[in-house]
Amino acid sequence: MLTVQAPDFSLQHTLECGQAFRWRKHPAAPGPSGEPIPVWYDGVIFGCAVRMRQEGETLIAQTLDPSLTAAHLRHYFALDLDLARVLASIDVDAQIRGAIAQFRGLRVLRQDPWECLASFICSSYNNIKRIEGMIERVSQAYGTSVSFNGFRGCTFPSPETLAAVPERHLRELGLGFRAPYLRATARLVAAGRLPLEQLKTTSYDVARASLMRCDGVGEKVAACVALFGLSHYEAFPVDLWMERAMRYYFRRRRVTAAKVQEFAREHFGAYAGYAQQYLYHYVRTARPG
DNA sequence: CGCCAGGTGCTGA
DNA sequence: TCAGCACATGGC
Repeated sequence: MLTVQAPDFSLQHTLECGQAFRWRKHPAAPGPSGEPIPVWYDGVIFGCAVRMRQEGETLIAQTLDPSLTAAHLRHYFALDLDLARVLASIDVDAQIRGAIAQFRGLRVLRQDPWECLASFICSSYNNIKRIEGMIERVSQAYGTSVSFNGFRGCTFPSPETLAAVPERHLRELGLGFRAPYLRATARLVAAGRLPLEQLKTTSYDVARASLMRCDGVGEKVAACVALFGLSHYEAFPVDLWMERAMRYYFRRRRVTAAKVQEFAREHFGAYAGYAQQYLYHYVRTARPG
């Protein structure tokens, strides 16, 4: 069992805000003799099956895999980040203030870039429930089995593995028109033509432009991968929900995606991506005024 | 049943 | 540059 100090952190908001698709929640429930069983989440990170829960300011991970360390968890959940300072920097208007008040402790994850890229290719013109199912089926079909106490999960398959999968097979897993996109991108990455790790240290503009060379990756998916997989915190993904949130700032003016990105960077600053994720979760769940 | 979904690529003005 | 359209599928 691993424990990590996690001040200013909400496991629930972090895992349920729609940035990751592979965590399975077990709701809190009364146990056999009426004692409360807390909520936990099963997932697969760094190739390890893991069961996560939070007790106060402590994050607790259970795993059978000794290769998973507290340092891995601190990195994945971005616990090294001074969240108070980040939130103070983006707390610049009434709407974002409402979102922060509601979801304080939400942190932008540092997901595996390849899994993140593949996942968000699957996300286009789709809903979260079905995206989760698609990623899960791809993992079960082509990943490696890992488990913890009755939780049987699978790693997400490597680009090399997916590059060799016929498009037809991906369609049979329900990927629809995204099947050829995922396959083509897997081939690009497997061939070393898209150095995802390197894009963590380039400028956001370089990362964004590189990602958009992939089939099925446009402005929005590139921003998601840059934010959730490459820690480019200025990235500001705009989907249908965010377009609604943006009406708060643009009212009736017609705006392009580039204009929104420019506005967000100027309005919220270097951590605009954090503002995006708080607002996204807010408009989807809290129904702001 | 019809509408919707963390969009993208292509086409034609 | 930019509106208009097709694209697969299942959740609700």
